[in-house]
Amino acid sequence: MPELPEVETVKAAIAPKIMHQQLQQVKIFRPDCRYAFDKPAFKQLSNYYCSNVTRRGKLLMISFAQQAQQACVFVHLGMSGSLQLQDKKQAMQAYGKHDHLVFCFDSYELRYNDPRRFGWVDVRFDEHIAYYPFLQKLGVEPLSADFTVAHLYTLLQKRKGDIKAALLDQSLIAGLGNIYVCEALFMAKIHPKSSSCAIPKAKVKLLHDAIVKVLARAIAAGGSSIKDFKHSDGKLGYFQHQFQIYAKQGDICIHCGGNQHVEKCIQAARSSFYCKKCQKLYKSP
DNA sequence: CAAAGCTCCTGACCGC
DNA sequence: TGCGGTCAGGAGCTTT
Repeated sequence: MPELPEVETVKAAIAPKIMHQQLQQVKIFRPDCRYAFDKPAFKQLSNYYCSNVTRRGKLLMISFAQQAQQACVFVHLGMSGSLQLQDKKQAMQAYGKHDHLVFCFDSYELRYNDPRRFGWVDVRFDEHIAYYPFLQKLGVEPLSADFTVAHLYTLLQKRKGDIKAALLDQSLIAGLGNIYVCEALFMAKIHPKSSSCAIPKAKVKLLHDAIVKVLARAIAAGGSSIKDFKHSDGKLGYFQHQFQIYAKQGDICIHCGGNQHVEKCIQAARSSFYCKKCQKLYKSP
């Protein structure tokens, strides 16, 4: 599933290709993804130049400019969304069943594909860009200097619920999804059912470091896969990572070995994977 | 306001 | 081979 590292990888892959390219047109094949596409707004984008590609949490932002005017396309890949880059100089694949929206640039086509339609693509112009509602709700960027141990500790002290749910909450930390939350909690040896506010500060430091390390490693792994994506199906957004705990139920724990098996439970309507022996449960009194 | 529960969607997978 | 059932999850909404 596309979480922060996958979106960062997509950003790195498409940015050098579409930067400074002029957008000829936007093709909309399916009017109703998660939210209906604003057809007139996308039509207005014609002739704009791509000026930047950035990321905030799991949200990909493609900036455009046309003389003094600005525009920004927001892409959220949801669960099954992906972006596919087609080089116009080479034979292009036929449009697929789930290609919902296509950006036609001078030399490339950027196709938004999403079988489950949990994602969305939206556009805003000029002064409305900074006030995009989804952006307003996002919490701290975990790979920025603002994400400190003190900041994380303060956030967690205010929460009474499970640490798992807190880390998934995009208004606290932007970009973590189910997989990397499982991995970070395993690395920090914290049980996913621990109460956020009961985790001691020394342990919060381990969690902070685990979050940064897990994300950085995944980005490094995705980045190295970029070289190969053209040899596969050209799809951007999905890369195989080596998980230590996610989806490993029944396996032997790689930390403690022996006969301690990885267990699974459901939290916040999502699967959690953990080792009962390694990951300590902190509960408020 | 926090937190829990439900909903959207369809491809992949499993058992028979 | 086919068919029905189950599972996967991000974010928004509703309820408590």
